[in-house]
Amino acid sequence: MLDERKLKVLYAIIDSYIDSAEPVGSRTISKNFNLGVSSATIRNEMSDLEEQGYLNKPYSSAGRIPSEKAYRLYVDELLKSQATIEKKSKDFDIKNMTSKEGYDIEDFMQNAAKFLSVFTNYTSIVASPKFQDSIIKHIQLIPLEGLGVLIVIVLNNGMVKNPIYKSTKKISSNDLNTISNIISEELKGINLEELFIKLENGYSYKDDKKEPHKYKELIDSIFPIILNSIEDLITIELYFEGLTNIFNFPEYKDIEKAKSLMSFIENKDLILNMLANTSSNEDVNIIIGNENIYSPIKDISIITTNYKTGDKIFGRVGLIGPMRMDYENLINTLKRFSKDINEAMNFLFDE
Amino acid sequence: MLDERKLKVLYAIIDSYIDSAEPVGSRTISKNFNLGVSSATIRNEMSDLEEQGYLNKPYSSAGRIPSEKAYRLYVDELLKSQATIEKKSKDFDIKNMTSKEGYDIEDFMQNAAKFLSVFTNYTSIVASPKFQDSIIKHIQLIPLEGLGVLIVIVLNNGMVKNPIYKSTKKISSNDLNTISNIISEELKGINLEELFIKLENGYSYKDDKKEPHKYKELIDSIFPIILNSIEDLITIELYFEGLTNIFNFPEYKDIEKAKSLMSFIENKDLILNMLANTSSNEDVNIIIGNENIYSPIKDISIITTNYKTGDKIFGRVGLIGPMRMDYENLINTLKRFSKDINEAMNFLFDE
DNA sequence: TGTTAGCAGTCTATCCTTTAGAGTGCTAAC
DNA sequence: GTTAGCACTCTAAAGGATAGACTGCTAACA
Repeated sequence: MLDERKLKVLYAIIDSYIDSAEPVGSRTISKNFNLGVSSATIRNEMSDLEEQGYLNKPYSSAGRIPSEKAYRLYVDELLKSQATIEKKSKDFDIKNMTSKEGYDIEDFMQNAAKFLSVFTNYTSIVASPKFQDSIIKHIQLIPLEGLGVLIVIVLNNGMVKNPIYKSTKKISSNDLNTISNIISEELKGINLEELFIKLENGYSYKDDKKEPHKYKELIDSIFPIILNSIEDLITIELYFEGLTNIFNFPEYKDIEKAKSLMSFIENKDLILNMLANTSSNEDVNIIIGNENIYSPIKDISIITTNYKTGDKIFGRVGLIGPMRMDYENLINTLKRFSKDINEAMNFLFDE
Repeated sequence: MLDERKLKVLYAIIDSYIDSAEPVGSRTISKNFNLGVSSATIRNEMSDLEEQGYLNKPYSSAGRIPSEKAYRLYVDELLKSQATIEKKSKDFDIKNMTSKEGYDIEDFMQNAAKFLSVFTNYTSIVASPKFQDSIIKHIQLIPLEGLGVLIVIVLNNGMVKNPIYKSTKKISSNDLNTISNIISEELKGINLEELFIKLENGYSYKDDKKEPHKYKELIDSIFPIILNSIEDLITIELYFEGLTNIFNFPEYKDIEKAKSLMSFIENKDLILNMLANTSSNEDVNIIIGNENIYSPIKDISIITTNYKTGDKIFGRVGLIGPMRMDYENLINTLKRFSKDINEAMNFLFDE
């Protein structure tokens, strides 16, 4: 589709633009890249590339800016070339940076995101793991000092929730144990998504015996609390680190642009939507500009990778920035990061 | 110190400036506030006020801007007048907005902060509760599917931590129960701060019997994990909500100023320091500008209130913004908020 | 036919100048 | 003690001129 020279010109423009954030002129290319042709020739090529939708001009006598289409071509090329992975990535050690025994997955990932943002100077995002396929392994009620009862909900992957139930009268330790066992038996083994639907539909406890069960009322009033916790667990949360890095990009030196990007980032639903609408099978996934997706903000890209424990529960972690991202570096960094993070998670959280 | 008319002029200027963010001139005051004197008289008063350090001029022919000293006077006056509390505060219902049964304190406070930031259009900050006075009520080891062991650490106030211990060989449920009891007994009743010191100094388990205890090694390897969790619990964390609200203030329309404020806010240690260096006994506490405190940023104020469960564990929640804060409104809002939040917390978390 | 030098034309960003307006401080009168 | 009025100060905004970074085109060249 594009002959080799056109590709070289295009990539040169993209590299320049990623570096400088300024529209790139034909002379810049002929001086800085050794293409063996004059600026006039490059001008002609650029004109063709513009016609084919790979380049844009902010105004008639300005240099060219790569289009979404150009970045897509460029990025796909980068993703294809396996060689990149070893090429540029500096060394880092996720395990040392982030893992202190005793963290839960979310703490761990938040630290990893912090690390990623400091390391790359971009803003990092983490979508919390989705636990909808997990199952409850154990439920334990523990008496607090007053009327409170601590409900410990343990998932098969070690994730835990600890809601508190406020009882109306003191319940004995023994009773709580019995109830723990009953509830555990009732809810064990069902995956959270199904369990959520079940409880949401007002599921209530029915004992075998055809007479009123002495704990039934209590158990039924604990179910909604467990429902809340499950809702938490199957709801994806989004965290950010390094928001101020946004200000490092010249495209956001205009306060209005910075503001709208920040608002966009704070609007977690939109970003979750963008992430959800993208195939997540790849090693590293890149959303460029408004590709396929409605977003109130143009000109941003998101590059993500998956993290998982075992191979079921996973979330996503990545970086957000202007469309003019340093894709080459970030792809390498994220590939490396992805490998390290999954090793660390398997070590820390999987069984 | 200041006669009544001077005070009136000063407050008029402060009110104007809080409202407009523009230097205030004598004519503005004489037109908008019914002081019964001409602008020339006000000019004279303003000149005096400047001499006494209550007002500043950005340049010779501009209007006046209130100084730190002026805000302090104004704010102290507001804090003294009890009447303010009922005057302006709109209605809100923290309990409905934030409490879903099953939240833990930190989730709850994060929601409360979100609410506060949306309600006021300022950026809210929450310092997590300090648990150094809490004691461990119960420790329970729960087996996971593989070699993992979930450690449930329950504090007397219902706060829970759930670190995971990766064991080298499978431990039976019964053994875990025995160990749970031993560890519980060992650590129960000591407040976290002391416990932290104890464990940090390499405390290890010594059984009464003068022979090697069969669980000693295991227990000693679990202590450091508990230590990590305790460290988490006595470390104060800081959260923010509504960062983009910063952009609503005209003083931060300059990108450099916005950037430096954001960096400052992201630098949690500095803010924690500011909060720590302030007496926190008052209902509502206000730090104006650089009062008493080193900070790389001038011209910001922080207004906070305490939250607590029972009367021991507490953290702080508040709002951060330009020195030109809407103190009157915010004081009212925070007083009200403080009342509501503590009621809600007592209901949800205290026993 | 593809490449190149060179030049006219385009558009912006920047710098300088001018101007309007907001505000002070002083003076003289009440 | 208060006030009107005026000269003076300073900024922020608007307008105008200029430099410079490009492109696109044409004509010459290999």
